[in-house]
Amino acid sequence: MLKITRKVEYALIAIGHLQQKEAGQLATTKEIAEQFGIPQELLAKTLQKLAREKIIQAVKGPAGGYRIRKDSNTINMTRFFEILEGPVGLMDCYFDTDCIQLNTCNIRTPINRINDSIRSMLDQMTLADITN
Amino acid sequence: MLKITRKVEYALIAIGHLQQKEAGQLATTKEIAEQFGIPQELLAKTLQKLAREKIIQAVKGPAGGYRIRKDSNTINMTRFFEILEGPVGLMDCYFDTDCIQLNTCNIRTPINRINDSIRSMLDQMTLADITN
DNA sequence: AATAAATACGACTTTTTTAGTCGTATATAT
DNA sequence: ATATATACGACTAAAAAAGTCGTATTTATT
Repeated sequence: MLKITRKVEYALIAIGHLQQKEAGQLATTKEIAEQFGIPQELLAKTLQKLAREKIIQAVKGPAGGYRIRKDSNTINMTRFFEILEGPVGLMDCYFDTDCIQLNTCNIRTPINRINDSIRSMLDQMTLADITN
Repeated sequence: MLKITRKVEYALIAIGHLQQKEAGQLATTKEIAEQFGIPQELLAKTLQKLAREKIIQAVKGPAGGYRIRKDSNTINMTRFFEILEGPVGLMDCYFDTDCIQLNTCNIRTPINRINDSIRSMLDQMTLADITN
């Protein structure tokens, strides 16, 4: 309950690793996958998604890899999670309003209060905070 | 991501319904299931779990059902969630320490910070807050 | 120009988790 | 007795997550 997925976990590990590097240095998915014992293919797809969203920067070709962007402190965790997993919310009706219940539903309000709390907490954390 | 399960959702709906009742009045699973359009069997099992943990009180036999306990304001949401779904944590290693990584893992600390925040937030909310 | 090493990306399969169902037992008011 | 409720475990179905594979593209190096 309230778990993050492996994709997110792997992404965070990778980010942590990239942050350790000297400024501008690259790391390959192979390197990260081996070092942390995670499936390379899966990690690759995840990093590709992050690159598409400009969270990290990809360099193709041999001697390529990924590097962290300097502005990683401007990326909040809600955004980060949502890139990888879609909407962050305890129930879908926080976003979708096409639930048949809605009227009868007696827990929307309290659930959304919890939601708001979690989201505003994640909003206040940035990727940069992931460095230990 | 960060979703609650149906079981929890149904349980909350049921609790909300029970809270609406006059003090001491019972509601049956049938009544709740029909009113909110949720599968009766599943709801039943969920309520049984809550009854076992003394979150609600069960009355057997015809004219039986469940009623809310008067001390529902002493039950915090972490406890409630954990009764239904087990440990509340973003990753299992918050509880299990038998992860092979652990040493190499570079995200435990930050993840656990988020965890602590979420848990302490849930700790401060009680079941009674679920009434709108 | 050829090669090798890296990212890019979609389709597919497997595994795990969640959701839901069913059968049977037990309690109890009428 | 009977009917109606909870109790509970075993089972099945559906959905989501995790992982794999094939192929394309880019580019440094030789």
